[in-house]
Amino acid sequence: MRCPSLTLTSAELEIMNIVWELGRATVRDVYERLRTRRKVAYTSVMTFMKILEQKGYLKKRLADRAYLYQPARPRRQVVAAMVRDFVERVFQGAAKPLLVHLVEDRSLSPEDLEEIRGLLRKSK
Amino acid sequence: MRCPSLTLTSAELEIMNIVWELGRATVRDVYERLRTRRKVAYTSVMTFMKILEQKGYLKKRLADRAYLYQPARPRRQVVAAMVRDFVERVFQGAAKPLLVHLVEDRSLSPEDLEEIRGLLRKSK
DNA sequence: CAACGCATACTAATTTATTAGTACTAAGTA
DNA sequence: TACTTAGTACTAATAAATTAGTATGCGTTG
Repeated sequence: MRCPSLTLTSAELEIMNIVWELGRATVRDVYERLRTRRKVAYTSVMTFMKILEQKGYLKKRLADRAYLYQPARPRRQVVAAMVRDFVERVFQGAAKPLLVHLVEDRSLSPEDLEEIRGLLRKSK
Repeated sequence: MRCPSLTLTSAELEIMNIVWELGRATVRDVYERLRTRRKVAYTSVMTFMKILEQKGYLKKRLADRAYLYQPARPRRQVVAAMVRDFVERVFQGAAKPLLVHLVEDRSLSPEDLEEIRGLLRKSK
């Protein structure tokens, strides 16, 4: 039995990312997508999607013969929560060090940086 | 038996944060710190610190009667890896959306933002 | 209509993470 | 020296995450 954390685990997120991308998807759709990346059983995907439904991340409805799943919350919102969580765990709640990190870590292209500058000007 | 992931789990990170802060610490030091925040057994802390040593995050040496633990890698480096990992999992490797997120999410004070602007100017 | 394919429900194995107990040792102390 | 204290090693219980098997039902098709 699962006494789940409500937050997304890695494996769950992997699946949510696919569903968000597809908009809506059957277990098979997700399974096939996932399969291109790694070995996994159809029923495993099913299990995860059921859990995600229980956790309130997916909604399902019967369409034709199989369930069609849809995100129950926008990606944006869920990701926001994950970022907050991460910042809390890793930086003890201070977002700034993370940002500094990203800026200094040359994980960003010059174009990216330019765009961020624009955003910063606006968010005055 | 543990077949560990080499990356830090939440509980492990919690402890590493303390050790990084203290510079070096015995199990007791960490235990007492942790204890101010939540209930935990001394031996649990010990277990984690041993795991962290096995994973290569801590070094120990015998000092006086107890082991004195020290970070084996700088916080900076480890955090960098965690950020990369997070970006990979959540944003499929694209750092920009995360940054956008942080900027837009008003998790930053005006002073923070100003400082970031400065950084961005430099990292031309 | 029988066989097959595809779907789900239910169950369960395995691994990893988290937490802690117990036994034992050595140092200090009455 | 017997007792307490602080430490470790070894072991183990519990929880959560990950992965998958089996039974079963229902359309579709030969």
